This record gives sequence, structure tokens and C-alpha cells, in this order.
Amino acid sequence: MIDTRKAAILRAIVRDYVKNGQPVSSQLLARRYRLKVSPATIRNDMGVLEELGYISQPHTSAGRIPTDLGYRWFIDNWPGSTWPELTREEQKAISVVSRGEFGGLEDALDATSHVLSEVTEATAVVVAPPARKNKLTRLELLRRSARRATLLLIADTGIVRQGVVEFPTDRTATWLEEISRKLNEKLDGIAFQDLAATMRNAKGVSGKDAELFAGALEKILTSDVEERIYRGGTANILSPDKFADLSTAHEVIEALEKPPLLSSLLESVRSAGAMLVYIGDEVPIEHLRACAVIFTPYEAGSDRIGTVGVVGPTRMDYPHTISAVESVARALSHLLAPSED
Amino acid sequence: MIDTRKAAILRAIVRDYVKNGQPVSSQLLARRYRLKVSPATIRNDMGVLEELGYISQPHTSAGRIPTDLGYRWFIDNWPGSTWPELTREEQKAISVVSRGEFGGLEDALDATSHVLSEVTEATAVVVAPPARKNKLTRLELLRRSARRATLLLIADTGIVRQGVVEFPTDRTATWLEEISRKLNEKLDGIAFQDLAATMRNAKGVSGKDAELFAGALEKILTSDVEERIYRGGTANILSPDKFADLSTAHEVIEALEKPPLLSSLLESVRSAGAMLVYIGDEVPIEHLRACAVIFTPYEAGSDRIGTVGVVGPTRMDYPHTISAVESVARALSHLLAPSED
DNA sequence: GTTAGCACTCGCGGGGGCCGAGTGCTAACC
DNA sequence: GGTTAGCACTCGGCCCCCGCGAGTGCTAAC
Repeated sequence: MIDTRKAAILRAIVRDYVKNGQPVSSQLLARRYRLKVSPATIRNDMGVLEELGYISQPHTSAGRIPTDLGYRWFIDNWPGSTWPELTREEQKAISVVSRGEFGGLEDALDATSHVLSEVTEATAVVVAPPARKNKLTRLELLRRSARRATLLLIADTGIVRQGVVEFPTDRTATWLEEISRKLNEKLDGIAFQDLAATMRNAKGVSGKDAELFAGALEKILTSDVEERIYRGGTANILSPDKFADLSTAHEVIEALEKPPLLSSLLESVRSAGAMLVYIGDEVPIEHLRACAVIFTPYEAGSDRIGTVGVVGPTRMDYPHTISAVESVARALSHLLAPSED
Repeated sequence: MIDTRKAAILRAIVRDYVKNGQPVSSQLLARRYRLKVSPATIRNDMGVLEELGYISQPHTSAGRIPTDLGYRWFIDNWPGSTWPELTREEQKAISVVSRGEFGGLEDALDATSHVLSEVTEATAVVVAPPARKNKLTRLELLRRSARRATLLLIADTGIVRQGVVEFPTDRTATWLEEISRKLNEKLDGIAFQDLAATMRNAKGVSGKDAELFAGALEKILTSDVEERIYRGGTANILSPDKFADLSTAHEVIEALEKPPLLSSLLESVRSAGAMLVYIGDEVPIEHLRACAVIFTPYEAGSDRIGTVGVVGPTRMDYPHTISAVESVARALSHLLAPSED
């Protein structure tokens, strides 16, 4: 079906179109790429490629552009087993992420999203791993009023979560100190997801109070299901000659702003456990049908999994972008590896 | 110069244009608003208003649209001393912010930015108050490796800041515990901004170690100068018939993504201590010359000041938006008032 | 299977003409 | 003097047309 020459032609079309954004013609292919055949021959092959659905013409008297399927073929038939290497500068920019010089996970992931968006010239999305497997190192109870306190959970990893506890009756500072001491004693080393249950079974705390805190803990951790998402380079969506029209761009940015829309995608990445590349119509989110998305999971030690990726135009440098996403995921996995030295 | 009728005409033009987005003609004005004069008379007045720079015509055979100066007049000559009230629903949405049901400041400000962007249909920006006046309640030192630890600063307000400490030689977990105990003792109740200095003068900690921690503390708090900014409703910039062209929208979103660009504006809001409204050319940030910005400071108790506001098209419902921004600022000030009960 | 030659298609840009909205001006009116 | 009816004028939007040129598909020769 697709012989070597047709493959070469298809690759050349993809490469040229990605680079120049113009429909590419048979003559241009013959001239610019070493195909050693005449434009007429190329035209014949292009006819076949079009019939197969890999390329299309915007209008009769124009050159060809790759279809979603064409890009798909381009990726699936990438020669060799590795994606192209990033440049020294790009590698350096990415390695900053894994050097662990950021105070907290938030800062690191935020920076990551910016680096990735710069390297790929697309919009980057970084999702923090869920906190539920983190183990409690320290619990703080900060008094805000007689009936309200802030509950702070600190994990060994430096992750912090906070919530509110409301008391039905006034409580003194001394009472708070006392209960705080008790809670720390009971809950030390417990995984976040088991805190509420452990609390309910705890001896030495009155049932009412135990329920109070268990409820607060649950609330903190259910709100954690809404993953923390970091975005970088949103403006890239609007870069010159990416998306022609304003309303598509609007849809895309809207989708990126609403976690619920993204979450199904993120979920499938997590369960796939491998990189997912969706192009145009393949994208499971309707708002992003005009885009290509590339997402991959990263490991944060002991099966805590986060997600990182980009959203960009279908006309993108896939090998380079895939390579960048992979590299960033590796950097994050390295950063979050449990036994760092 | 501007008599009552001309004022009424100018107001009607602003109102109608904001509502419908179409240049407004003399006939339409005569018909739709109770001006009790003929279109011809209105045309005469419009000529004068145009000469004064308050309105302009996109082209000869079109109606008039307000200029930046026209909007400015509209705001400066708002009749009565108060901005219009928000609807019940809007008030309710905003009041959620001040109810203190959010775990931490981050969550609250993030939610605030979303509420504000929904009420105003513009892009909302919320800047957290700087942490430097917060008083340390508890310091945590989490071991990450033999030569590296995470330093966590917890304030009485529930604010958390974190950073890294690098040790020149290996340190044991016991050593960390010991020094952590000492640090908590020395630094308890000290304002964030004074932590490093206090550390340097502390007795009972070896000079080298003191310097180590002082350095780490400084780093945490200088990175705090880069204010934490929360954005909501970025997609609103791209809403139908707001900004016609793609490249302006790109510039705007880019400006919103880069804290350095915004910070001069935020600084002037803080030093003005009052709401600032800039329209079109008045905006001190070049990227945002196509926009109107409305910012106001809010108090977070004991002279800690944050900033909140919106960025939108110059064609916006100023009274309503100003009212919303004011209301949100009040809600935040209320939320962060020191003696809450 | 490959290639030269050629007729064909169609988007693009420019020019011309019509339509209609909205204006500015003038002269009459109150 | 301010207000108004009447009217000529302007100009953007739209449509149509046309010529240009790029790029194609087809055919026939190699």
C-alpha cells in the first residue's frame, strides 16, 4: 500500500507543512527534498495518499496538507526506536526541574509547566500527584476564633494540605493545644487517605470530637480529588498562525480552565500508564478537537502518579514535542523519586 | 460645555454601545431613550461631543461610539455617590468568599478569582498579600537526604512557605530534630521578614549553621516578592465580540501570564491605597492598551495589603464591574480581618 | 513505471456598481 | 436662539466579475 517512496513523500509533506504552514506542492517536494523523481510521479503518489486519507487539499488548486490520519501515520511509522534528542539548551532548561531547588512541590510543578511550554511552544499542563498516599508527619491546629480553627496536614514529602474545623461550642487555646498533641500522637505516620478512618477508631479522644476532626479530614481530602493543575504558556494557543479563528481558541482556553473537562483525559492517561497522543478528532474532549494533545504519566514514588503533557495545534512538531514531554516526565519522576541522595 | 442634554446623550451612547456593541445613531437614541428631542438636535449635540473627544465615528456613515475619554467622563460623572447594587445572586456568590470555608488562603483566593471573573465576565486577577508580616508559629524541617532538607514555615494565619536547605556535610535525622527544636524556640512569634536577621543573632546555634538557615530563610522570602497571582476567567478575554483580533488577545494573555509586567501596576494600586481605573490608553502597561483595568487594594489586617481587580475590554459595564470589584475587595478584607469571630 | 505536456480548476485580489445607513448642512419654524 | 424637517452626501458592505497564477489530473509518449 505505502511503499518506500510514498512514505518518503508523506514524511516530507508532514515535515514541510509543520515547518512552513503552507500546503505543499509536488514541485516543491521534488525541488526541496531528494526524491529523485519528477513532480508528475509525486503527483501520482499524492493522489494515492489522498485516497488513503493521509493528506488532503484545502482546495483544488492548492498543494496538500496532512490530515489527522496523516500525522498519525507519521508518528506510528517513525523510523528508529527513539525520538529525536533535544538540544543542549532544552535539556538544560528541563534539568533545572529535577534539581530539587524548589521549595515545595507547587513551585516545582509551576516551573515545570513554564519550561515545558517554552520548549514545545504549546500550552503545558502539569497535574500534581494525589496527596492521599502521603504519610502524615505533623498536624497543626491554628486557632482562628473561638469556634473555628485551621487544620494543617504536613507530609514527609513536604506536601501541605489545609482545611477548616468548626466547633459547635467555644474552645480555648489550651484545649486546642491539648487536642493537637493527641492528634499528632494518634495520626503520626498514617497515610492521608486513612486519616479519617483512623481518627474515628482512635481511643482517648471523645467520640464527638473524633467525628468532628474526621469530618474535617475527609473534607480536606475529598477536595483533593479535584487535582491541582498547573498551566503554562496559555498564550501560546494564540500564537500567530496556530488557530485561525477566535472562537476555537476560546473553546480551547475554556477547556483548559475547567478541571472537570480535562479530568477524564487525565484519568485515561493514568490508567494507561503510558504516553497518550491524540490528534484532532481522536481527542476525547470535544472542546479540543481542533488540537493535538500529548500526555504522559510520571511517577512520584510508591505508585503515586501524576500527569504531564501539552495541548497544541495539530500542526505541531510531534517528534520534538513527544521527546520534550517524555523528558519532562523523566525529570519529574527523578525529582520525586523517594530515595533521592 | 456639557449641558444636561449632552450629558444624557453621552450617557445613552455609552450605555447602548456597551450593551449592543454597535455604533449608535441619532435616530436610535431618539427612539430608544426618552430625550424628547428630534434626531437632528441630537446630531448637533453629537457633533459637539465628538469635537470634545468623547465620542467618535468608526467611519463617516456610521453611528458614534464612546472614546476612552468618553468612558472616563461616564465614570467621573456618575450621578449619585454609589455604584449600582449587585443582584442578589451576585452578592451571594461573592459572599461565599468571605465565609471562611476554604482551607487555606490559596484556595480562597483562587475561588475569589473565579467568582469575580464570572460576575464581571472579564478576566480576574487576585494577588495575595505578601507574607512578610506574618508571624512564625511553627517551623518544620523535613529530611530529604543526608545533605538536603525541606524547610517549612507556618504562620498563625495558616500561611505556609517552604524552601530548601542544603548542608555542606551529611546530617543525621537526630541532628535535624535537635536543630529544629532550637529553631522553633528562637524564632517563635517572629515576623517572616525578620526571621533571617533574628537567626543570625541567635545564640546557641553554631555560626555556620545559623548562616545556613538564615540564607535559606532569605531565599524563601525573597521569592515571595514575586507575588502569588491567581487568575480566573482567562477565556473571557476571547468571548465573542470583545477583542476583534487575535494578536491583541495574544498580547493581553501574555501580559497576564507574566508577573513582571503586572507588578508595576499592582505596586501603584498598593501605594495609591484606593481603587484605580485605567481605560485604554491610560493603562500603564503597553500590552494592555486595548483593555480597561480596574484594581483595588484589600486589607489583610495590620497593614498587609493585597490587590484584586479585573482586566477586560474597554467596552465594559464600568459601574457594574467597579461595584463587583469593590464588593469582592470588601469580602476579602472581611475574610482576612484579624479578629474574626 | 516514469515523465513531459497541457488543459482545467479555483482561490485570491482588485475594480466597479448598487444599496442603505447615518451624517452634516441649510432653511424654516417656534 | 434653540429646534426641527428635508435633503444631498459619504462611505462601508456586498456582490459580481474578471484576470492571474498556482497546482492539479489526465493523457500520451518514453
